[in-house]
Amino acid sequence: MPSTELPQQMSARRIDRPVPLRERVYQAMQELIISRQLAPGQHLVESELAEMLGVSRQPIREALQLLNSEGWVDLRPGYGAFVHAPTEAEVDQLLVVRAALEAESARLAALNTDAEGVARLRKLCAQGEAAVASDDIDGMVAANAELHRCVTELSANQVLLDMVSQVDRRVRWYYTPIARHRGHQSWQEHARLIDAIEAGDADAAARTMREHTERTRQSYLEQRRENPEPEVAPVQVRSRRRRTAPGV
Amino acid sequence: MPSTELPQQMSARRIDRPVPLRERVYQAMQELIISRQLAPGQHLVESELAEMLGVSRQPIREALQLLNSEGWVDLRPGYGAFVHAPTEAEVDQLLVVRAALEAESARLAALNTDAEGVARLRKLCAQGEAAVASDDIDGMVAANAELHRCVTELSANQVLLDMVSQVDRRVRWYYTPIARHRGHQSWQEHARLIDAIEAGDADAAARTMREHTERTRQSYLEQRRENPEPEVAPVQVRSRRRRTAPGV
DNA sequence: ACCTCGACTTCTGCATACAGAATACTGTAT
DNA sequence: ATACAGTATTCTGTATGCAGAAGTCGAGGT
Repeated sequence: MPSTELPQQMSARRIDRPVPLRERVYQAMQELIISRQLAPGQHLVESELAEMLGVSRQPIREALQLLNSEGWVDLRPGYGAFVHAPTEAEVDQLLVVRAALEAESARLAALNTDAEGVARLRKLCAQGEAAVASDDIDGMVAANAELHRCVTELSANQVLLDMVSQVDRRVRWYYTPIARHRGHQSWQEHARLIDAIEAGDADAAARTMREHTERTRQSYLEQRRENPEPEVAPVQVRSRRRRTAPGV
Repeated sequence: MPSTELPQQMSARRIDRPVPLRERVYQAMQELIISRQLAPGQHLVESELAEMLGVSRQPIREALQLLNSEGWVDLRPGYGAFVHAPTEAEVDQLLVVRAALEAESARLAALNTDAEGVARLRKLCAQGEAAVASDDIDGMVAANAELHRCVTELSANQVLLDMVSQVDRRVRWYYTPIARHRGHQSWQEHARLIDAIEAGDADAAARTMREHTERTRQSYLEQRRENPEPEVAPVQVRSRRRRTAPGV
């Protein structure tokens, strides 16, 4: 019996990975922020969060460090953590950055084009069209996110993928509340993008993606003008709010 | 006497800002990593670092969180922190991302062109040329970094600036040990870039910057082929190394 | 009524403590 | 000698403790 041989089903990947509390806290808090249950600007008191999530302050603090470095919360030394409140200018800047990164993704995807990937893209595109046809907003948003992610995956650039994922999550945080989609037109653009990727035409792919994200940005700006501040009732973490944010 | 009026010299900015230990630890460790005193792959033992820097494990852990999220160290749950060891592929991917971000910076800078900024660029360009003429490597590197930073500042996009700064620091970490510069040619490209920005020609600026960073990338790849692994003697943090990195 | 001052409370930042996992060490059998 | 097993040690993850800063509240003076 070959004892040092790796067992047959090595493919079963690390199932017993100990998921640290800080990670779960991080996830939980990010969701609370994205869903607006923790409102922008709100002061996050460590002990309250700890009590709420049933852990000590230590994992809370570590999660806050992460959330801070990714732009979800602001850490003001001596004053604590506050849910980041993006300014209009910042949102716009982020959308510009996203446009650039997504355009690069498209460019690389076109250079790395492969049949299997294109097939996945087409399938997602069809799903999106179907969602539009049946007026399924959630389906549209999901298909859109997946399609964009798929393009970035096809770029075969892990660094880019990580960065785009992060940026996209933030964009969706800003953008979601008014995310009634542009519908059919958007998916036509996607189709053209996929054509360019399939043809291996890097410049066309990059240009198409840039125009696409640029239109999304314009659509955001318009909707923002009509519907300035969506606002959702935040959860009161424990009691009344104390401690005001210090002058910035 | 107008008591509630802000005092005359309000411009004296927050001098008493309490710089948290974690920030200083973060800085210190980043420098140790960049200077290769902490070698890629090395296991970072919290208690050793704590002793070395004269603080408790808490600020160390918080700094490690930050360093992890920015790609300087890898945190393996249950195994601790290890200095990130970039693969060749990853370096290349990062250079690609940098090229895209810098090109976008140039594009925006051209759109926002202003005389004062262009003057600053020209001055830095002259400094770079002077450094080349006098064979001053450090001067060249410094002028180069400052010029690129200045371009990104001119883009008037804070989000982009933050992201590029981070990426650039990492690129420099990977790149520095073999950073004999391309000399005169590089600064000619800079000059053409500035011309494009001054003229407000966004496409030309983006294209020039992309070609420039692309050449830098090629130069990196070449040098890497000649001089595969530079290696610097790492500091032993306390005693002999223990704990091997777990299988990835 | 409003402002000011001072005691009290809350919160952050840092240090320390403790349990369990992971690693290294040591002795024994083959 | 090598392989193995069991023990000792180290290290991480989490919780708790503590000092000082920041914020709150109320009494007294104007």
